[in-house]
Amino acid sequence: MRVPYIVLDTDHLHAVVEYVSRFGAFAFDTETTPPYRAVPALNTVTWISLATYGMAVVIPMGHEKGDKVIGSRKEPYLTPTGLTRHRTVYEWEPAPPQLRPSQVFEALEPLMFSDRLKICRNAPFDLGSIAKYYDGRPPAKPYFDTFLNSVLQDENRLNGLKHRVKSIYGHIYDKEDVGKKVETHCFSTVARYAYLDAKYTWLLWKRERDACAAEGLSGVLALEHDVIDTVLEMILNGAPVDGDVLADLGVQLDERLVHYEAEIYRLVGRQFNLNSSKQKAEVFYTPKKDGGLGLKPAALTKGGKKKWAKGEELTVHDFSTDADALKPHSDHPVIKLMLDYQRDQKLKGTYVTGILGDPEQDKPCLIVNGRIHGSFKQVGARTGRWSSAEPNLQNIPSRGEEGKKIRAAYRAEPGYKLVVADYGQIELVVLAHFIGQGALFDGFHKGIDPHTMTAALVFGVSVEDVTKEMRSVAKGLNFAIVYGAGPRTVAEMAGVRLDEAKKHMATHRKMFPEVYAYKAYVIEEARATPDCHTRTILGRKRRLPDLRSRDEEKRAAAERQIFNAKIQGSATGDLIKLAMVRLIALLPDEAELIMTVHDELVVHTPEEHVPLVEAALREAMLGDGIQRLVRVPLTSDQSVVDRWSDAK
DNA sequence: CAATAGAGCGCT
DNA sequence: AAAGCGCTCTATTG
Repeated sequence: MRVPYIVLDTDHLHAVVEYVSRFGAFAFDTETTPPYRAVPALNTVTWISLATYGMAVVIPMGHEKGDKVIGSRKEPYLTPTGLTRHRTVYEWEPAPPQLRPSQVFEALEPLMFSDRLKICRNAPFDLGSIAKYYDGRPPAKPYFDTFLNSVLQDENRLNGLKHRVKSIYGHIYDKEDVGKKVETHCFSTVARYAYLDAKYTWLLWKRERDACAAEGLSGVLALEHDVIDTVLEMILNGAPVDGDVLADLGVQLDERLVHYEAEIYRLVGRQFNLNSSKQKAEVFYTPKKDGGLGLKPAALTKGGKKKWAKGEELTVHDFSTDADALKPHSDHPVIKLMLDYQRDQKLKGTYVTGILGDPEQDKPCLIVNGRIHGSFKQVGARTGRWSSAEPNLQNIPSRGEEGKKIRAAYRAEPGYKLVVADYGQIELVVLAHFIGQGALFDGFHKGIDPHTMTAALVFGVSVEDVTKEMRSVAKGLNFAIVYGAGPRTVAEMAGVRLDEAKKHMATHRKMFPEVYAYKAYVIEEARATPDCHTRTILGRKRRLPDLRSRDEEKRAAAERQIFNAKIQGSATGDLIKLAMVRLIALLPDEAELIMTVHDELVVHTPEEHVPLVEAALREAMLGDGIQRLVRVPLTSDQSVVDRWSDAK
């Protein structure tokens, strides 16, 4: 039977293209298969669906599984425990003959490279995935991303297509998560699913395209749409990594881990799982007379705190074994070894095995052709910050001897350099900008480091007489402002006693009254709006209904969050994104933007273009078009390095 | 057996 | 009473 919405031949395909080309906008969606299904640079597109006024179709291009089972057999397999079991394997009829990707993408080229509006949900994924069929060129602008549009309207809800469709139309159309593994589902199921994805993307565009404008969010939406180009740059380029460096480090870490493990077992007198916080707590906190080390617990776990608040009985398992809790006992030989073990285990598991993969654990290697194609999510954080995953390139170690060795594996290819640029104190700059006066503001205008400035006022000395210790306290105090930290955190950070921290915080409040007044103002202003929101420098909204919670703890948390969101969202949400959009326009073709780490940008470039790239970064990050938004001078640090670890 | 929660930890 | 993330490992739950 011919299903009119499934395109299986060239006549139908050309009729579809002809129809779509009558209009100025269309939606499309892709379904992809392994290897690297979730990586646009590497995956294979096996379905593309299109929707426009009065029409939606789906085009399969190599889906194998048909609709009917035509046989079955029993197949033996080994369980992880080494037992042989049998499972039933079904044989499916083949799917109907389909068009080849080359035919489909050739026919779609006039649409994809026209000035028609391309509407997607998660545009970077779809645009990036089909770029490989056009010599690496993503479809041409303009784009509209209904996911960005949804998130900007409400960052607190679930914004996946399924969730929005269910909430708006009451239609639940994907109970099985078909898109997660299309090749395992039968032909008709995927056809229907892919068709509905495009159709609903189209309908949501029609329904909600103007919703952002109604909330004063057009500017941010336009910025986020421009940012799509920068996402495509990063995810398609990938970050160059030397897998051999990681492999060597892995061997070294393994040797040490084996040593720590043996020593700990010997000293404790028995074996236990060193990765289990439950077992560690038993060993460390059980009294000596009962066979434990009898250490005095320093802190509770999150769950332990809850139990304590409810007045429930605590067990050893409610006491934390994290590094902070163990530190006071670091003179104990077992704890000393344990801290080393925990550190190296983290590095090995997350940053060596996690990247190189492990066939035994069925983990893939993330380095392909010398590059890691992570996924960057432009609205990954509710503040508007970027997030990064698979792998997370924003938490590659930077401190410590071993950590630096890991970061050293991220390096320029031969004949190339990394140009690394980061904003100086961007969050405090933004804070001073918003306040528009006071010591911090004046200090920035005089080119004085904000922590030094704070120290001078809090300790009553001149800027020249600020010591390292004073600056460290001041750093903690500034940290406390932006994050809403309390005296305990400040004391911990600055390495001073609790009463001293309290005293310094009181002095800070006296010397920087405008900071506290501003903070209170932001919170009250937000609380007075119907949806309890504040706005960032470019107008992005952060809504925190808990500002009106009767629960004091929740309310206080919301107050910290909303103030932090205004600062964090402006600095590492809005400004870095604007700088990235500006940068893309200025970079020479041969240079590649490969990463952003909140206030830092990393560009990979042929050596001969280094001066050009440095100038482009300066102009993008500090030039008039961005500086005029901020009443405080912006600054940046730039390094030209071979290895990422060498950037200052 | 797979999915989820909790602890813990890497980064800005 | 420390903001925002994502990943790994264990232990528990369905």
